[in-house]
Amino acid sequence: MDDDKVFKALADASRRMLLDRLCERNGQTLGQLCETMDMKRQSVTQHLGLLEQANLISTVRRGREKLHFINPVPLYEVYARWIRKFEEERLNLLHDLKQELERKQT
Amino acid sequence: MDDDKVFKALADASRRMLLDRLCERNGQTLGQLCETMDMKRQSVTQHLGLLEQANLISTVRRGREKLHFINPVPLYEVYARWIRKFEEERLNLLHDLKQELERKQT
DNA sequence: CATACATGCAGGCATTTGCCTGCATGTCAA
DNA sequence: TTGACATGCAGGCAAATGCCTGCATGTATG
Repeated sequence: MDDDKVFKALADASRRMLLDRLCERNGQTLGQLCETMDMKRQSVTQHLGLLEQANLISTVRRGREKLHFINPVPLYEVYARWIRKFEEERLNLLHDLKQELERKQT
Repeated sequence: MDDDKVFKALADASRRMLLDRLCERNGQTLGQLCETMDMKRQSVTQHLGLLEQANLISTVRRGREKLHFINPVPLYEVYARWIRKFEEERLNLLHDLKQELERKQT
């Protein structure tokens, strides 16, 4: 997985909205997704392109249409790499803070 | 929580590296963090500023030094809002895909 | 075939981003 | 107090980003 592409893809509100739309109803076409997005079709295409490069969505052509499907795997990997890790450290944080504050002040 | 600030803060490799450094050793000063970052101090300051605005780190002044501590809460909220949600949908995705493909092709 | 429809591709442009340099402020220690 | 150290703040600049317009390609349907 390319961490950077995933995070950069998620860093835009329009792209997160597209993921939400696909979560509500998976497998939508570009045209369908455009209906709920307040921008031109070509801009939506660019956003979907970044999401696809980050492997957050997969596409299937059906005739002249292109269907878009969410791929949750990169999100899970982000969780495993970045979130669960910090969760494990959570209990140590207050201890670290207390220790550090006391280190040079006593 | 401000979703957008958190995602934008995480969208930069340098800022993710800073979080990693703080995960290894919490409560470091700006100067300490600069030692492992290949850029000027002022740039590191900017990155830390964005992380702090996203509430991903908290700071404490100790004399002329400024200590930086990770705050894992926004990460957990990202997980709850964006990752766990899609995880729950995970099992439905293949079903949706199959259904959509069959919808107009039969 | 001819037309309409769904999408692809290229280029322009204003804004944001990330890094820099230069200087100012605040704090410790002799 | 004075000099050294840690950080804060402002402005410049090249690159990346996000949105647009215009046109090209491919596909279904009469």
